[in-house]
Amino acid sequence: MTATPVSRRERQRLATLDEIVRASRSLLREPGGLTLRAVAQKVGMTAPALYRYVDDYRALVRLITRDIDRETAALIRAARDSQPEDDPAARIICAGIAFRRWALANRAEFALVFANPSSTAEDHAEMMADEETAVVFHEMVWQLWQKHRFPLPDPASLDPLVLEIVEDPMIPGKLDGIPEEARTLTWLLIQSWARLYGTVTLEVFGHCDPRVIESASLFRSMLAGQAELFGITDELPRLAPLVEEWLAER
Amino acid sequence: MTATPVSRRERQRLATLDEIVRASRSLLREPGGLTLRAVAQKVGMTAPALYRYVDDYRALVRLITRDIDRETAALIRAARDSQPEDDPAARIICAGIAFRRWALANRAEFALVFANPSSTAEDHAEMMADEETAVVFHEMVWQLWQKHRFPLPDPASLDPLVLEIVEDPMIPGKLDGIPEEARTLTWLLIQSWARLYGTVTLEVFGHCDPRVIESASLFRSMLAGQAELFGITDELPRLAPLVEEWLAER
DNA sequence: TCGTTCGAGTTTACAGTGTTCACTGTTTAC
DNA sequence: GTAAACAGTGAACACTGTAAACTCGAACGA
Repeated sequence: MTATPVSRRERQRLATLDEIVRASRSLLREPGGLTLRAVAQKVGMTAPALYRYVDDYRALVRLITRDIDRETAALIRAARDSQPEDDPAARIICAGIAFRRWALANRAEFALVFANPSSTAEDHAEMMADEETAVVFHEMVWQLWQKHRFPLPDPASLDPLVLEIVEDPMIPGKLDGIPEEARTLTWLLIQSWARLYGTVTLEVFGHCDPRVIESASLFRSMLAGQAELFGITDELPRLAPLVEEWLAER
Repeated sequence: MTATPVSRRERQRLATLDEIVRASRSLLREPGGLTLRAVAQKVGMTAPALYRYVDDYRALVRLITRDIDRETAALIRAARDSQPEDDPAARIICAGIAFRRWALANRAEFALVFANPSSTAEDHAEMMADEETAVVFHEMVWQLWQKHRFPLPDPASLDPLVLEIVEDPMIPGKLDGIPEEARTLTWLLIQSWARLYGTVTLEVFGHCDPRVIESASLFRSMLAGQAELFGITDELPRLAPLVEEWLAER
């Protein structure tokens, strides 16, 4: 785990590559959009030089997509960590609200990472694998169960196709240690993520009454639905003030 | 309601405009994407001539977006009408499944209409107003209630902000005739649409285990959730075979 | 230390994009 | 029958991503 032996040149290379990513992201926000020439100018070189760092325009987009995902995941972790470690319900709520707030404030970046039609064409597996943002929520659901031990779905009651997924979940990282008897938690986890993702996407793309978004009522009711999903509705009164505080644009 | 007095020229004009839309939509499917020159060639003229019919590239996109929405709405209505008129639950289920199937089969078009970041910038109200696809579902929920008369949320129990929306819903067309005591149906309606939209969007953009999509388990469980939302879970056993039949790619 | 190699970067160029302008004919209308 | 409105063309402009040839400086092995 020592410092990797990077040559002087390689360090330089990584630095400018980082600069390219940051320039691209700032351009993504501005009108006029992301163009190679604009990126090059912002970095201080000419467009073809970018091809020393990036195979393609699409490769550049992939690069900044990953960067956005990582940064978003970090943002969500920060929100999570603002709450005590032994209160996973509070942690997941703050993380969810932070995610929503970020998405509404950065619609273009959200669309790039979470609603990108072109990325569907490529290999799906890899995309899911390093979707850090989703993984953070996965971990939190797991921690939520460790604390509250809410009843899990009976495997016998589940669709066999769901069982198959639950037996061999494609979730990276820390969830390998799920004990056998808690495997059906994965199913709740998938549903939970679907509701969060679905609600936020609806709000971001505005396919509903604008007042629903502005007042956050739909999102609030979705949060309540999550509590129901996890069978911890009795926690809701305790957490309500926290929800309001965080929804109030903190 | 007589035939509108269209001049010979105007009829021609509308015909070629329709041809332009159809050419554009066929190009949307092909790789290479939608370009003015390609459209022009397919229609048999040169690119600048398109500006006689369309203000802008973006205007063309808006045009075909509306066209897709209308066609999708028609498709959904057809699915709905395959079921008897006095069985709104069956009708809404078939419509929902048809919507999902269309979305998964036409990801690019779905993204254009239902997950278009650029359309958020423009005036929201108009977009929602002529979103025919959503309106069809709205109507069906209304008909579902007319038949089953499931209990509605108590206005007193609702968030005041939600009440405000429910009092003055921005839903066009046939829903103006909702009686005063059924106004809170609007809130269920919004939630219902959110779940359908959210689930389909998640599946289309593939931000979950691919097997979840392929097996349709998430969508199936979402349908069950809708029944729960409307308090008609007792109808589920009766409708299950219909769901399976329609999910089996008919 | 000297040559060689390699790599970052520029120049030029090409095909293709949306869009504008000046210009044809043809159709409609008075 | 003449004038205006209209559909459509051709050339041009300012862009886009991308490829090839080239230059210059830093790193490396002898």
